[in-house]
Amino acid sequence: MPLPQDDGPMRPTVAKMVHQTLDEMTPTERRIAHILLASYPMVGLETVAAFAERARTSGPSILRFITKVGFKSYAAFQRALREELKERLESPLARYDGVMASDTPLPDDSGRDTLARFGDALAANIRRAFDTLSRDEYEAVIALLTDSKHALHILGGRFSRTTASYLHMYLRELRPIVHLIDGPTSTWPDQRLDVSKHDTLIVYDFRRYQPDVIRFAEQMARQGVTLVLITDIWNSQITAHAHHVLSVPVEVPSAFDSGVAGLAMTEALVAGVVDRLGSRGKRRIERLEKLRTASGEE
Amino acid sequence: MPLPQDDGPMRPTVAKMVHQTLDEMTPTERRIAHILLASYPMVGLETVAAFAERARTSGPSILRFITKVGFKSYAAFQRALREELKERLESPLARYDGVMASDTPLPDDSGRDTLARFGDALAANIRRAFDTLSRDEYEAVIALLTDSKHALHILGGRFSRTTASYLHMYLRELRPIVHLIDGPTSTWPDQRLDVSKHDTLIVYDFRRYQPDVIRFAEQMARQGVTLVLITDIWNSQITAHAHHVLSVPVEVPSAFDSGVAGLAMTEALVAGVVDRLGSRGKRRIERLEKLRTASGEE
DNA sequence: AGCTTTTCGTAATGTACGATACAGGAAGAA
DNA sequence: TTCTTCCTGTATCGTACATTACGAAAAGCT
Repeated sequence: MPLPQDDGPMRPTVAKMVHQTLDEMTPTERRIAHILLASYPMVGLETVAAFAERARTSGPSILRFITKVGFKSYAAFQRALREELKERLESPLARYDGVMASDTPLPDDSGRDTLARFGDALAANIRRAFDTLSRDEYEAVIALLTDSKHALHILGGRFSRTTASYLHMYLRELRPIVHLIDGPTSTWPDQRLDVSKHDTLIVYDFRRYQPDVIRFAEQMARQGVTLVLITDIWNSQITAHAHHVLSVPVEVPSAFDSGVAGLAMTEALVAGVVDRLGSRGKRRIERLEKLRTASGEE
Repeated sequence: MPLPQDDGPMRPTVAKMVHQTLDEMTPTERRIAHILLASYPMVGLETVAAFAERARTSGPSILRFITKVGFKSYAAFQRALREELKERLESPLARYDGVMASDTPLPDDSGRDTLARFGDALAANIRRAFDTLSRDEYEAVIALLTDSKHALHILGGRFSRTTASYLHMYLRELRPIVHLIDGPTSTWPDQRLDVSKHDTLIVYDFRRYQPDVIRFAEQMARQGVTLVLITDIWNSQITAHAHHVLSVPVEVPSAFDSGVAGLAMTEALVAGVVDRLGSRGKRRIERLEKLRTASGEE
């Protein structure tokens, strides 16, 4: 069981290593370096042959280049590139200092405490959620949410109900006919009466997918309702019936799954709705404000 | 000179292809999918053997997975991933072209779409929340939460109630006597009867600090209750009476404040409680599981 | 020019890797 | 139970790949 290799404290980026070796290189090696840095680091992840072709040179020249830069093998070189890439994908701030040959060190997690790591995991989850989210899918869901002609129903499981409720409260501010399906399961059949076939149902279904939630969603789907599913990457069975799926990571160093990315996605949806509604939504909110202060509530 | 092969107009992302195939997959394949998506797309760039090991499975299973997703070979799969990655890396740098020659000192986000920026803001909020959190304060709150001798009460505002409810549900799994103060404000005085002076009250109070929440918290504090406040950095008036304050950033590029960091902090608390309780908490959860399956519920 | 040194590609080699065939075994049906 | 089907890992194979050896060509030096 190989532990994730620790390449010692703070190795320099490959780009930097290349820069430092640059003046003791032969002409073709210089060309290779240039090709690598220009498409950094993609070409380095391909095979030696492909790399060579792009640099209009031969395999051995690539290998000599690699060893001169300081790697024991081409495999080691690729491993280093992947490591780098991984960090860069996870921390948007350190995005390009590799190529810039800047000396800002990459964040090094090893010294941080569990709390900080927990935070990092959450941040990474959010990042990943938005990275893997298809923009088309997102836009399509926003379109459904802003369509005030048809009713909107929201359903959540035991824990995800809180997130469902969150979405419900915000959407209620922004548009008419938003309905949260809540209360004990036994009352759900009644609530089904209010759902017509042109409506949309947003379902939150996360690990420990609840049979009652699944059943309800499937029945709705059969009834012709448009189904939007927000789930973890394991994906509930509902995926099969859903018209749109937004999946988010839930894993954190903890006994329980995290709902943070799910909430993040939910807020992104709300933000998207606000955006799309424009002044129309704004006016609605203002009207609501007035009503609230008038009634002296809160 | 081989042209860069064009795989037709706008092929879907690998992630999406995986999602679409997900429901016709076997358990092992699902696990593979999960591993891939969780570290997206880094494991996919490694060798089949490395990928297999990370997914605790065998090489052939990886290959079956790859073909089921829709790739002719592992090489084709990797090529697709690289293409994707390339686009993702290039888009924020479009204006950045002559990287080395450019004199712009720092890369910024202006090239990315609003969704990505939104995600960045959320991730940054979480990081800041944990960076500025005092470890002592955190530990002290955990101590209060794990103290099962005294009752615990949880209170939230209009929106933060969902987070309060989230905390409530998890803590209920982990310890006895946890009580969520909910329902309309008018019923709160009644619920106050259940609160004794050695209890702890967790209050969520965010911008648009609600008078009723503030009033309730203050009364409790006068009654001798230990007060824990979770709030945004602007801090509610309750700060004055609180024994412990955990503040989190709420700002995002959107019309509304974000509750994500608040939820993150909440989950960190739950994780801390689990940690502190150790096997004791574990046993309690197992007992609960049994009860639940026994009663046939969900 | 002729000799030496450096540079670089061709060709050969060994191996690590992806691919495949197959069988043990679990899960489900009859 | 027994039979069937579907999973999934082990063992094997063939090949594409990184790597090495070698020699031709270029560059540098006297």
